[in-house]
Amino acid sequence: MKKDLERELQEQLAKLNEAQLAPTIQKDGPMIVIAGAGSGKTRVLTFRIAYLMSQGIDAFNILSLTFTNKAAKEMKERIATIVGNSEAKNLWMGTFHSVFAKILRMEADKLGYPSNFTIYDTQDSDRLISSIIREMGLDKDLYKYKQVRSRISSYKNSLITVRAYFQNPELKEADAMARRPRMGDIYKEFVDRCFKAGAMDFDDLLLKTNELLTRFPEVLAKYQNRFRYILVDEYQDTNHSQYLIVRALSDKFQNICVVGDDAQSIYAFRGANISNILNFQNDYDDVKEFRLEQNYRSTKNIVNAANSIIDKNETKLDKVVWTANDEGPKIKVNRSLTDGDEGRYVASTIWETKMNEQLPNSDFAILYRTNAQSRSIEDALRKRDIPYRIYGGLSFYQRKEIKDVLAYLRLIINPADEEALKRIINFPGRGIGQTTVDKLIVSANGYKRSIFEVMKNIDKTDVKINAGTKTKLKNFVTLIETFQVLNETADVFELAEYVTRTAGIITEYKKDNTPEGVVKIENIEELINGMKDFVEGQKEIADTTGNLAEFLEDVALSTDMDSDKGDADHVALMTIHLAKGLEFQHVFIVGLEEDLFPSAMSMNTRSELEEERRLFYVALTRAEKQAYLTYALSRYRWGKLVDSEPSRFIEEIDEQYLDIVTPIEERRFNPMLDSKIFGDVSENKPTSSGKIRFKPAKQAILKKGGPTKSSSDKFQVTTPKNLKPMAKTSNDTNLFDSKLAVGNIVKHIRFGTGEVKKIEGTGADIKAEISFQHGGTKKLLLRFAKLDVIG
DNA sequence: TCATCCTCTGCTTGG
DNA sequence: CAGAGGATGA
Repeated sequence: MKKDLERELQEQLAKLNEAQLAPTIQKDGPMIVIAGAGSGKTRVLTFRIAYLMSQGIDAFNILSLTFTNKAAKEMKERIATIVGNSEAKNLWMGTFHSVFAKILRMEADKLGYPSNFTIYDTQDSDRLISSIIREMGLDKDLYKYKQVRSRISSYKNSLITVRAYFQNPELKEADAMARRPRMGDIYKEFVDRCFKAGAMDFDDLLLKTNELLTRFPEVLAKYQNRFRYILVDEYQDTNHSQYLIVRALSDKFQNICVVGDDAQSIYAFRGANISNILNFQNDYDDVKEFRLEQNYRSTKNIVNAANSIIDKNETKLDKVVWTANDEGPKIKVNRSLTDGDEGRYVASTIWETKMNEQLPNSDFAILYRTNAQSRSIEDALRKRDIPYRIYGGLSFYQRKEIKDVLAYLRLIINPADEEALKRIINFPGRGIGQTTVDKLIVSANGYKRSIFEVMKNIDKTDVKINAGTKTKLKNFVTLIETFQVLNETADVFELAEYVTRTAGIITEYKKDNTPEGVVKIENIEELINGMKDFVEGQKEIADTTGNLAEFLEDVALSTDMDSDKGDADHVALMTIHLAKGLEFQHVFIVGLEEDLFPSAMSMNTRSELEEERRLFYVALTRAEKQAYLTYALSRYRWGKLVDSEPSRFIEEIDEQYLDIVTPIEERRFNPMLDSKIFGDVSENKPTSSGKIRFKPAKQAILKKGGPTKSSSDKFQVTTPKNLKPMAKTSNDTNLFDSKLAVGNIVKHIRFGTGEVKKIEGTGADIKAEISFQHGGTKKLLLRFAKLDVIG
């Protein structure tokens, strides 16, 4: 057995290059691996764990912290192929949040928490904070719940407890200066209420772990002895709270291996501290440092272009990422007129590339800065029947109907869970309104009990509620108690099925015959089916019981990336943040516009801008073979069409790696329309006042447009004077009519010849329905369609 | 006191 | 555009 392991491992290790092998077989002591993008750090981590096990280290003594649960699962599977399934199973692997949530459940009583504590998601926290602000009678315009939440979050991530807060005059001062003098009081109330509700938010999972390890030396010793070897992936994205946990746990044996890339640190907004990786050497004695600088993923063009961007950052470690791969094609830069046009460019490029190179959909990814950008891309992909999947965004478990069902389940195992209770006490409607709930909250706070307890003992309290409402409350309590009894014997699946039927959730949604209502019922069914899978999955794993608490924890900590339904071949759509660690042959980075990427909210300081730049670096280095950068000259934001300028990041790339594609759409334009649009953008009017620009990026980019006439030329030559002032509002219908009429025979660059059947819409939205000889009838926006009238 | 309709405000990024 | 909160009617 042992022999096999060694032979297998030797075979695998032989595949590593020298730089990768060194850290892989560095068994003891503190070490850091600075791993450039695509340099094979996952392999190093995976094989290092296998190596440790081959050296006789018990899997139980290895803790590996990854960035997503999916990454953990994949690594575990890979290790299992080397060391065998039964051994690999004992490894502690997962995200900080999921690993320490499990530990906290085991040790919860020490901190005064129930072991089946609830994990509040962001929405729960937001609602609780809003509710506290309202209860305290504070001005909700001054105390915006999201700002308050992020402030509290940053306290927690810096280990500033409520007590520490009040002991620190500077913090109080800072909040008072920000015209939020009651910040500390809100913080205190929030923490108290969470505690009373038996709930932890995401930050608490780390904060409470720290509390556990500091307050209880015997607990610390236990886990120090347990986790003799600790590996941390994506170390550049750890925050202070995580940093302290790692330090504490590794303090005794100092067998700590951190892997990361400072150039890919993109989570400062949630407290990640890039100095954790920059200063690792100072934290331990005798740190061995390794560097992986050879990129195996991308072409020379991509690697070099990425380097040329990251060079612009001041804060970074010296590191030269290089590749022996082919030169590869240049990065294509495409300008579109609108976001819709951008989507069509992406979709048609994918379509053509797929055809020409016979590639599966999964070779393509479309990355964007914000989730809201997915819509225009989706529309275009759908029109071309390109299968896609959106990662992130509103995840399944965040849908209202799902959260409602989950709230019932949460309340069953933890009746103190205030947010779950408020969610469902009147859903489906049972005549218990806001006023009643408010009274209950006041009373619960007064008695220092949970709302549910107050409801249970409503007759013994002094709550002023009329008899009718009291009966309704009692009925609700009885309902939940019935479920609790059932939970003793039934599994999650049976329970959920019973609850959704008995509580009237299904009936409630059945009333709603709209398509949305039908979808909601389908979602609930999917949830319940998922529970069945969960129950069966858990039965196979001996050490877990498949109970409700575990299911809810899985749900609370699962991300969209974890639940890859595997199967279908699709194009991936996601934010750049989610794309970290992934790779694709063809990568489209869309929406490269000032104020969008870099985000308008992240360019006020140098460090914010540097993080945006690192984000761009991450995006670009996802591409193996071909990268595309796209931007639009105008885009719908907040339902309004807004002008935009090309992102400074395009300009920052050394031009030799770029292939500036001037879209055919623009060259072939009806000259009148063409001038109209270019007239609009080439006017150098300030898009948003007072914004500091490094350079007038637009000018340079347009010039790069190459041999086609510059936009201002076109403007000069062809624009009738009277069109200029109208450029913004485009109500000028006849502008388009003059060129095209029903019955015209037209030629489309891709669809071929066809006859115009109908013209509809006004202004810039004029569409023509054209029946093509091959390829059926299509509706095309005249603004974009490449049509030549031939008859 | 509840439900509904309507207006208002805010879109980074995520575990 | 969409969710939350306020005003209004039952």
